[in-house]
Amino acid sequence: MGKLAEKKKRKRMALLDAAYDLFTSKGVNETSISDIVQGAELAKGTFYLYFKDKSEIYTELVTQKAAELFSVIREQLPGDGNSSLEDTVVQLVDILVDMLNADKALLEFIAKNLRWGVFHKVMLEGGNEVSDSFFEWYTKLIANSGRKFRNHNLMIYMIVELVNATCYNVILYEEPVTLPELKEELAKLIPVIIRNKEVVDKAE
Amino acid sequence: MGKLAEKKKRKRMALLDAAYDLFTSKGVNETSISDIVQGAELAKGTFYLYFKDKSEIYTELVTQKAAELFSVIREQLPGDGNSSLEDTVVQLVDILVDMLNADKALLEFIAKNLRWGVFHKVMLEGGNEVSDSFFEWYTKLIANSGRKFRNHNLMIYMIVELVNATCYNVILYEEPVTLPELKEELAKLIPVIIRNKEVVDKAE
Amino acid sequence: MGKLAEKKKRKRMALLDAAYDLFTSKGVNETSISDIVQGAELAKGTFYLYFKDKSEIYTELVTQKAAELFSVIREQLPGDGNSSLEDTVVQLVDILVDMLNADKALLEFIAKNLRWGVFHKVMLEGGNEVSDSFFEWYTKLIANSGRKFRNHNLMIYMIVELVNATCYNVILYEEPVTLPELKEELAKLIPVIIRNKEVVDKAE
Amino acid sequence: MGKLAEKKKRKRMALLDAAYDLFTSKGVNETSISDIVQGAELAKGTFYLYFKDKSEIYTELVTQKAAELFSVIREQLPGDGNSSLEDTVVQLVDILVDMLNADKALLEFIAKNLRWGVFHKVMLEGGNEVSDSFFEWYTKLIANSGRKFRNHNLMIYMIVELVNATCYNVILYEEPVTLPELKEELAKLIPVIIRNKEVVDKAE
DNA sequence: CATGAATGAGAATTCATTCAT
DNA sequence: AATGAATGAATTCTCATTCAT
Repeated sequence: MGKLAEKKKRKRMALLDAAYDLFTSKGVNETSISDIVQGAELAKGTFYLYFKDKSEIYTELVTQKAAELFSVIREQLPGDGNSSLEDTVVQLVDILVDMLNADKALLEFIAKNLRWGVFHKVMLEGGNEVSDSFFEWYTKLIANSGRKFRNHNLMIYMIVELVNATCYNVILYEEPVTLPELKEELAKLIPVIIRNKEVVDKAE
Repeated sequence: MGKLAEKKKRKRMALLDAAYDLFTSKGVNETSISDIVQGAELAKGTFYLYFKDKSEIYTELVTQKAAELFSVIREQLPGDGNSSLEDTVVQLVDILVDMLNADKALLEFIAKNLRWGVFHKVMLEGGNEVSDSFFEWYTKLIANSGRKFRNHNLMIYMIVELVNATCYNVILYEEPVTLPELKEELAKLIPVIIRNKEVVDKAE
Repeated sequence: MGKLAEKKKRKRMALLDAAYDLFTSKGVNETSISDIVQGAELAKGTFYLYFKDKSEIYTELVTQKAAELFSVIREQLPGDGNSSLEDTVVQLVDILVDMLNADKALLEFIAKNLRWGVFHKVMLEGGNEVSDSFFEWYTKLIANSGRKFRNHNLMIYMIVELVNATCYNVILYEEPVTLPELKEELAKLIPVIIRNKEVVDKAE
Repeated sequence: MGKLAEKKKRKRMALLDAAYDLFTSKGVNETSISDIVQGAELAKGTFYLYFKDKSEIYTELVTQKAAELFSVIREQLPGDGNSSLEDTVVQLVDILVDMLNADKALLEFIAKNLRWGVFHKVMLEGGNEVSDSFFEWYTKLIANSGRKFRNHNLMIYMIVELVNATCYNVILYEEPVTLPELKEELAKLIPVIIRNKEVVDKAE
């Protein structure tokens, strides 16, 4: 709350913003520290007061952007307990894909970099408020469904990777199909993935 | 057959080999032209006799390695007409995953770069013997099944991206599941993807 | 006045000086940026802090040296209003030729590069103090003569090019005549050029 | 006349032609040996069978082109003995300027490089048929005029340099005057230069 | 004679990082 | 804390020249 602390935060943000703009427009490798500080309208040396090197600001950005994305998605998801687990996940994916379609720079940035390793770290391991609450939300979602699943992680892993991997080309190049076609396909596959993992009571 | 032509081919190969080793061990961006020619034991200028720049040798490598991979897979696939389409594709994926598991450098190289755009270009558009014959093989496979499908491309797209995206972490880090578990999951999902696209006779 | 600003000026000067020495001794094309920074005892990268490339430092040098030259000449010219226009210009040329004779590196540098385009830019278009005052001086000179001329520019153009073109070989190789002989010839021709352009009153 | 000798001559010519095209279009420094042999459709090594290096082919070209130019001019000059020396030289300059105006690549090449040193060498010292006959022609011209001159060389030197120096900018940029205006001016000055050098009999 | 593959020195330029102010 | 001038290693790419075929 101190003026100085706030000033520092603003500079940090300026650096992150400038870096994101440059990373998404020119590419990470083509962006130099010089470019970033210039974009942030700060002096070159100042960069090193906030980040160790380019990879540090990069990692922070991937994490931050992914967290932001899922935070927005959760807000948009209807929280009523009426939908089935399958419907909820399909809806989530629908919102996600629409958001990426609306912000192609974000798609490019996320899709290229959000391998499972990062996703896992951000979303499931927690460590910051956003991801902690995502993890909680996800756990509750499964619990509330009243159903049992083997290997939660594989379930979400397959879904995340499938969505991430398939929407990239479709959104950017409409290749090999259009986005509505892909969504339809995903809406069919996701329930299968979920049901595959369900532990069915023998009594049934 | 000329001695000179053979010498040239050998140098070209030396450059490609050196580049592949470096790309997979240090990463593409961390590899300089100097590194490559040093690895190939050639003079710096010689590189430019064979390739325009790093991106050219890189693209050629991705294409070549992908082509090699699929060429080997087809050889290993039993050609008997007894398996169903689903079984054949599942088998193919099985062999592919095993190969990537056995050659992690190749996995790293392929998985990072074999987005649909490249795959499509190499495998479906043809232009070189390997991909031409893969395309033929794939067309024949569908024809021989005696079944009809909407949107071949979406079918193979989903499968390729799903396999590519999911096996990366599993093979490299055994995360979030082991490879056998992933294979099992894929063996369940792939038939669903295929059947999703099948056009069923109304008579049925 | 700041220490830093002064330091920067000194480095800039060091680069210009080193470049001039090298350009005049080895030739422009044979001089590399490496040579220049080495001569200035600076690091290679420092060059690019002050100049975009070799052509920029080169252009600046031509401009600067030409401006310096004319600045010195004007100081040496007697400012009394007693000489005729012809005498003043002949005197100017005399001083100019003597200066070039005394500094052959300068002659070589100027003569090769001071085509009309550059001369015009430096001396007549202005943009820096030196050239502004030269232009003023030249305008005043004509005005004070009380005479009228068609096409000032052609007049000075012919004189500049004639002097520049003829003194090069004479000074450097004493070919095809000696310098005093050339001066005598110029002293005869210049008044003719001037009178050629004069507008004579019909009343005469 | 041998087939082989002729073949060699043709290759030599191809190199000279290619070099001239490149020198005038891209500039001498920007032209590499590679460019030249490529233009001549010969192998790289072949260049060195005909010329030591770039400067050798360059010098030969300047000489050759200047000789060609003057050879054409002499053909176009009316050989009748009726014109005065002044008129003949003015006419010569007129033809020369028109030729350079018609072939700007030639102007650029000649004007940039034909300092007195080269002109003298080509035109007055002789060494090849063309220049020998130019020298003869020039000597005869003066002899036939029946007049006597001090310092032939200074006379032609002043004229050559004046014309060369002044027509460059005028032809290429119409600056600072148009070509007809320059020609008019030269037609006035040249006779003055000639008469300046004439030795007048006291008896007259 | 002619070729053109190979060489490797050297040129221009960039950039992460340091450090005096 | 912040600045930005300075550094020099590293990179890409060019090119004259050689020499085996």
